[in-house]
This record gives sequence, C-alpha cells and structure tokens, in this order.
Amino acid sequence: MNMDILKKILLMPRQMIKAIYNPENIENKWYSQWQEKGCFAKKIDHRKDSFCILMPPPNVTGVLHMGHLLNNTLQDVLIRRARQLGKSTLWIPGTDHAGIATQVKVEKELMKEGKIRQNIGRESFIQRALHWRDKHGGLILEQLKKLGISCNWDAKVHTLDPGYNLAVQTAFIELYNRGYIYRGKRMVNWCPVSLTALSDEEVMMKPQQCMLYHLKYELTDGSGFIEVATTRPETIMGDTAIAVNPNDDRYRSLIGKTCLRPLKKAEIRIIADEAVDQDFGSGALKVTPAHSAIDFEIGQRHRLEFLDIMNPDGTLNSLAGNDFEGMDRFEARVMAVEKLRKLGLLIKEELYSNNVGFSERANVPIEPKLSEQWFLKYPKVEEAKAAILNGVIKLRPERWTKTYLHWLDNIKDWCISRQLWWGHRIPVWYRKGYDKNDPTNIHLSIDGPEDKENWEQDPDVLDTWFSSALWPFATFGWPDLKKMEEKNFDYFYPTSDLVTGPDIIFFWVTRMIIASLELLGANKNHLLPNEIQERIPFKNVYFTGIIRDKLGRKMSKSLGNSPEPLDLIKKYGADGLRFGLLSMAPQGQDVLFSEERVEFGRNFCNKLWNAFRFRQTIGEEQDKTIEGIFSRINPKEVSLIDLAILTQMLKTLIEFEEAMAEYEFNKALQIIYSFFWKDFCDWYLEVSKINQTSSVIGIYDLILRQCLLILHPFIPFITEELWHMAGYGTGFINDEKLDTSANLLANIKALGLEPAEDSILEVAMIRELISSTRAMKANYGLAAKKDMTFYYKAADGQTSIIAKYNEIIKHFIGAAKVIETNSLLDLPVILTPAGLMYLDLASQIDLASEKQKVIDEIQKITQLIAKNQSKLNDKVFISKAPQQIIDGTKKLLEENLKKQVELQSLLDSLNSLKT
RNA sequence: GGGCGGCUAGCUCAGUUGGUUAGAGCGCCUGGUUUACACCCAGUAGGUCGCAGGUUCGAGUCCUGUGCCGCCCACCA
Repeated sequence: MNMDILKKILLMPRQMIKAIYNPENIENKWYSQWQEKGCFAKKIDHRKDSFCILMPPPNVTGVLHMGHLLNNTLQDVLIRRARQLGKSTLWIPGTDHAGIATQVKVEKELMKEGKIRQNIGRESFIQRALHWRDKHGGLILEQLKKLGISCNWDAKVHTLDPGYNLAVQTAFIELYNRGYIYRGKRMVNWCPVSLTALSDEEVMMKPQQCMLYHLKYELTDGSGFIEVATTRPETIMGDTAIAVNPNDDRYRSLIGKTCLRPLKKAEIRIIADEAVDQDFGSGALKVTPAHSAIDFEIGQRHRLEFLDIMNPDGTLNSLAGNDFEGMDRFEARVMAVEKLRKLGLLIKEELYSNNVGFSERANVPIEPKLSEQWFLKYPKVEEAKAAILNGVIKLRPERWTKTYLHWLDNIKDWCISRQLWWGHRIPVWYRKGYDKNDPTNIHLSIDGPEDKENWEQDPDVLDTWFSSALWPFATFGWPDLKKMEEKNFDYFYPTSDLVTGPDIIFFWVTRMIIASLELLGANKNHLLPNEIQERIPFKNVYFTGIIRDKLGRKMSKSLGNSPEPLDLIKKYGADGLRFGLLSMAPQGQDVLFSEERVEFGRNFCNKLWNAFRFRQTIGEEQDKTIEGIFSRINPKEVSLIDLAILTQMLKTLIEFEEAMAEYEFNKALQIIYSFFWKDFCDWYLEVSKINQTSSVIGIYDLILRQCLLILHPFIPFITEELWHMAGYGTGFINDEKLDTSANLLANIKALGLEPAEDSILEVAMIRELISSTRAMKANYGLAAKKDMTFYYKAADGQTSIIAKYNEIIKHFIGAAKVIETNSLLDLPVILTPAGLMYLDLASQIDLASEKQKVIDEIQKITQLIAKNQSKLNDKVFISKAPQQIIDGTKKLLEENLKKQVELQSLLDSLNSLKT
C-alpha cells in the first residue's frame, strides 16, 4: 500500500467513543454488517485445516430458551476462535421439522376452526403444516442472530428439505436392504392422544399415587377363589389367564385349574410362569397379554389369546363387552371397581405409589399396545462403543462415556414408525389387496413403483429422530455425490466439535454416530479402526450443563421460571449475556441461572469500553498496527513496572491458551478478567499515569489490542466496535490474525526487552506496600487525607524500594512525604514484604485497640511459627517431603520469625507510648 | 434396584496430577465529586471445605462408609 494512503488512514480523525456503553446500538449495527460483507461465509483454503460445527437444529416449534443461548454461544466461541487461528470454518445452522410437536400445533389451530385433521385430509393438512412451518419455523434462528452467532446462513438446512428427504428415504431403504429395518407386530408405547407409537426414549416415567385392588377370581370347580392384585381393573376384560410363580407353595395346587374372569365373564386358566413375583400383592398375576409388556411375554410363552379391548384413543371397544364399550379407560376403571364391589369380589383396595409411563409430548399415560410397526435393529453398536473407548470421539466431560456405553449395552430395537402425517413418509408400498407380510407384495423405492395405481404407500412417517440421526451428512447433501462435492464434504468431514446437552445423548448423539458408521462408505459388517476414524461424524462432543433456576429446577415454559432471553439481551446486551453465561457454565456442570452473572458480564463490557475511552483521552493519532505499536515502544524508556505488565500479559496469554485448548471457557474468561481489570486497569493504567511516556502508550495499545482479539470470540460485538473505534484496523476483527503468546514474546525480545518474573515480584511488593498502607490509613479513618507524613524502614536484607518508587508510592497512599529511616519508631506501623511503613499520627490513634490488634497478630504468627517448627522438627517430614517443600517451609519460618520480632518491638514501643 | 453429579464465605461458584497461611464475583459494612468507568475506586468483615473414619510427613484434593439435594437408566401387575 502506498505510504501516503496508509498515513491518511492511520491519521484519520476517529469517532469519539461515547461515554456510556450502549450495547443495543452497536449490536444491531454490526450483525447486519457482518452478514452483508459475508464475514461468516465459507472460505475454503485447502492448505489450512478445516473446522466445522453442526448446529443442533432447534425444533421449528421451539421457543428460544437459555439452553439455546448457552449452546450457541459456546459454538460461536469455538468457531470464531478457529477463524482467528487461521482455520477454514463452516458452521451449518438449521431447523428440525419436529414431527409430533409440529403436528400438535397445527391440530390445535384446526381445532379452533372446529376441525380435526381427518376432516381436511392428509394433503391439505400437510399444506397447512408447511405453511405453519414457514411462518413460525425460522423465528428461533432469527432470534439467535441477536446473540451474534456467526454461522454460515447460506448453508442452512431444514430436515424436510427435498434433499434431506432424499437422504432419509435412502437411509431407510439402505438399512432395510441390509437387514436392519423390519416390520413386526410387537408391544409398543402407544399415545392415546397423539394416536401414534412412541419410542422408549419418548416415554417418561412419573411416580403416581394410585390404588391397588385385591380381587377374587372364583375357581370354576367351586373350591374357593384365587386372590389377584391389580392397579388396572379396567383391563380385566382382556385377561386370558392367571399366572403364579411355579415355586410358590401357596398356589402349586391351583396350577392347571381354571377360574372365572369376573368381568365379561369367561373361564381362564391358572398357569405357572417364572416372571411372576411371589412377593408382590397376592403373588398371583392377572395376565392381559394385549395390554402389558410382561403379560405379552407370558402370553407368548403360554400361547394365550391376545384380547385387545381398547381402541387407539384409549376408549374400550366391543371386546370389552357392552357395559364398557365406548368408555374412556379411566372411566372404565371406576366402573369396573364399582361392579366388582357389587359382586362382592373386591377384597380390599389400598393406596399404592408406582411409576407410570407418560407420553412426553401429550403428557398422558401411555398405553402398552400390540401394534404393527417398523423397527430398527441398531447396526455398528460395537464400533460405536469403540469410537468412544479408543478416543476417536472425545466426550467432554469424559464421565458421560459411562452413560453412553450403558445405553449401547442395553440397546433395544427402535420403533421408528409414527402414525402421523407430518414427517418423512416411509418409502414402502404394498400391493393393493394382497398380504402385506409376503415380501413379494412389498416394494421399496424413493419414487415408488411404476404402476402406482396397484399399490398403496405405507401411511406412516418416520420418527423425527430417525432423520436427526442423519444430520452430520444429510446436511452435506448425502447421498448426492455431486452436492457433497459442492459442499466440500471431504474437506470438512468428520466435523470438529458438537455442542449439545447431555439429555439427548440417546436421542441424538449416539444415533448420529451409529448412522454415520453404518451409512458412510461401503456396506460392511465390521469396520476396521481406520474406517471408524473416517466415518465418525465428529471428533469432540462438548456436553453443556443444563441451565436451572435458583431452586435447581429445569427451566421450562410451563414452570414460568425461565427469563425471556431477548429481554436479557435488551437489558444487558448480547455480549454481557454471553460473558455471563460462559462465566457461570464450567465444563458440563449444570448451572443455576442468576441474573447477577449477566450483570457481571455487562459490567465487564463497560469496563472494557471505558478503558478504551481513557485511551482516547490521551490522543489517538498514532499508528495502531502491530508494527506501529512496537515501533513506539522504546526499550530505554521501559520501566520495570512497564516490563512487569508485559511479562504478566504474556503469562496471562499462556494460561489463556491452555484453558482454551482444554475447552475450559470459564477459566479462560476468568484469567483475562482478572488480568484486564485488576492488573491492567486498576494497577497499570493508574500507575502509568504518573509518567505517561510514549512507550507507555505503546504498551496500552499493545495490551488493549491483544485483549480485544482474545476476547472477541466471547464478546464479538463490543470488540468489533472498539477495534474500529480505536483504529486497530479497517477489516473485521475476526479476520485478523491472532498473535499468540509466542509471537508477542518474540516481538518483545526483538526490542531488546527481556520479560522477567522478577519484575512481577518487585511490582507485587510495591502493590502490597501501597495496599497495606492504605488499609492502615483506613483503619484510622484517614483514608481521604492526603497530607500525611510516613516513615519507611526497608525490610532486613531488602533494598529500599521507596527511593526508586517514591513518587508512585506517595501518590497511591496519599502522602505528602515518605521519609526513609533506619530505626524502629514509636508510631503506628504496618508490615509489608517491602518493609515497615509508619504513620506519623501517634496522637490520634486509639492505643488500646491498636495494641490489641498487634497482640492478635502476634498470636496468629506464633501459631504459624509453631506449625512450621513442628514440621521441620519432624524427622519423617524431613526425610520424605521433597526438598522444595522443605526449603519453602524453612523460608516461611524465617519470615514469620522476623515478623514476630518486628511485631514484638512494635508492641513494646506502643506500650512505651504515653496515653 | 443400578449409575452419575453436587454439597467450599450470606448468595452463585473456582480450586489442574495431594504440598507452604483455601480464592473470585455478587451482597454486607466503612471511606471516596481520584474528570475512562458509581455498570466505578479504595479498604474491612466473613469459611472446623456435608458428616465420620482411613491412607500419608502432609488431605478441600486419594480410599471406605454415611447424610442431604438433583439427574439418568431399569421397574412389580
């Protein structure tokens, strides 16, 4: 670039930074600029490493909640940091069509018009659902933009996109052909409200108070009755046997006899089965094979009749008999009990608490139901375990490994068909009028058979999670090779980090791993380690904590305990919110949300803002490029205090880099927070005001610049704004190359400066002296006085720091004079590592309380000395502890002894003072 | 029933392989019109690290047992 132009740019009058940091203005401004200028766009440089994140797609029905905020902030931190480290990045956003959830929403809309979906038919229902999706579905992503997330919006995917649908259909057919998908009549979890089967994962167990009824089943030979206990008397009409344990002496004689089913009377057998628990109830179980999972198994073993007495909606059907037909299952329960009571068959009823499975969506008890469904037998289970065990996929925190493995060890076939209309239609056709179970009458293909008129398509759709499992590669256009190439699948896959909640390990994470292992690459029964490595969907999984309210409850809309995220952004700014969230969310630990933390984040942003305002008051017309900054630092002008802050910056950067490498974001933030606020602002900015050389200003610029850069992934808006305001560059901050601690160290060394730990120690001594002296003043109620005289006596063996830093110390402690002395004085004093500081105000102090303080202090130090000495006298300690610890203890003892002597002499002098 | 996590200052939480006298923010209290910031500055106070044993020269940290809180999985009708 032409030097004149460069100068012009650099010397351009810059905008004044406004006094008050107002996040709202700058956040809206920058987000639209980032998008317009294509900041987040995929820029592929094959010489660079790739870095890819798949956003867990929020449901189109979803409402933005705190979990989304934390989750997406973490992803944004990762992706922005990756850009700074020079990687080619891709962050794929998207939404999930959310089968049941969406269908329920649309059905509710219909209900307002007094209709149900069957009234309008499948086609127009889907049209309505699509319309609903288009209207509401993008909202959550739009809301997330307020948070500043930098995804590749042009790569956005929706799970019902045509391309995605192709992936789902292909996966189904492929898995069917490989023998993993089958159709079968089995016991499933049936939701009587949503009228669909559900997977085990969609059933939530809830403790319930109910009644346990003890009933008489009369023996048909007239020899008495058998007592049966049940919580579900409404299913009696479906009983086809009574089962007892074969080892149960009470009932041995009854096995093989028959008894009378008391409702819809019929003769049923008494059978023996090991599954019966002798200790529960009466030890005799009524067997209802069509309405209970265990009874179903017993029924199969004993070839019992399966009497399905219920309609899909939970009402009883004609098989339940005239008295019950059409009645809801819970009404039927009441009526059944009533009838039994009248018949004199109810022995007793008792309160009983048990766990009942509830439909996750409709929140009603699920009904175990015998039903014809599609099932998936999970492939590549061993490989999925190996991927984690061998560290090919790393889970953070690692402890989730156990949960993950436990699920895979106890995995059961997955019911993947849903009796819904909204979702991916199952690509299976049946020949009209023929037996569906005969394979020759079944056709599987994406487009269907040519003579469609002779076939009918399976009416069911697939579980939403089936499509979610394909997310890692369906988002890249799989199985369309051309699209995959366009989307640089080979470059970005396997993706880098997945950030999600541990509550969907089974729903999603595991299934993605399995789907990827099975479907990417050739069909093989077993994979070799390198094949696993190529196929895995991601290398790291970061499990976030769950955000809870102050009482530890999960945040949910129904509890009304979740703050409105957008309100928080409005109040504290997206940056403040991000900072707060990250600082309260260590690796995968659940967090109790507190608004104070968000305030904390906002305050930090304000501090940052004002540090830049301060810099601006000094005058800005200077070269702020990194080269320019270094050229302004003159090594001859650099004081020890300056060197100390440089050294500390490097130390901070190293610690920060380590924390980031370990995904310890809250630690990383804490490290910068403390350096920036405590060391840089509170100390260095203040101390350097006294002699603000041009080198000092150079150091300001260097540190401010570096802090902006490393903070940018966490708080992108304010750092972008300040980057431009302060004139560090004309481009976007996220495109800036990040100087590492190693780079900066090299640059500093090139100036002829040698960062040294000693400088930090010396500065620490000064700060300690100042701080102690201020405390002493405050103790006497003299904090505000500026005209005091102090006497300073250097610590034994310590060179005086007062001579060197007189001005600074006077300024900071508020003194008119600090006079150096060699003797102990009869004055109030404070001990510091740098020496004694006396306050010349003997007449004004409360001698008695002052003495007491010193006495307390002596007592404390004496205890410490005793502790040190007993340690050092302990031969075992001496022989076993490492030398470093022993030396440390010795040194400590010496220091404490010295302190003790000094305190004693102080006490003596206080005693000798006249009151 | 099986498993996991938490229990550290009034509150919310740090505390890496055991190592010298346990930290931060908020809040409390005291003082401050220090011209970058009251969303700030300075300074106090506040903890037998859930409890009980054990290992060790040395335990918030490791082991055993136990209590409370929360979560996950399984489940007896």
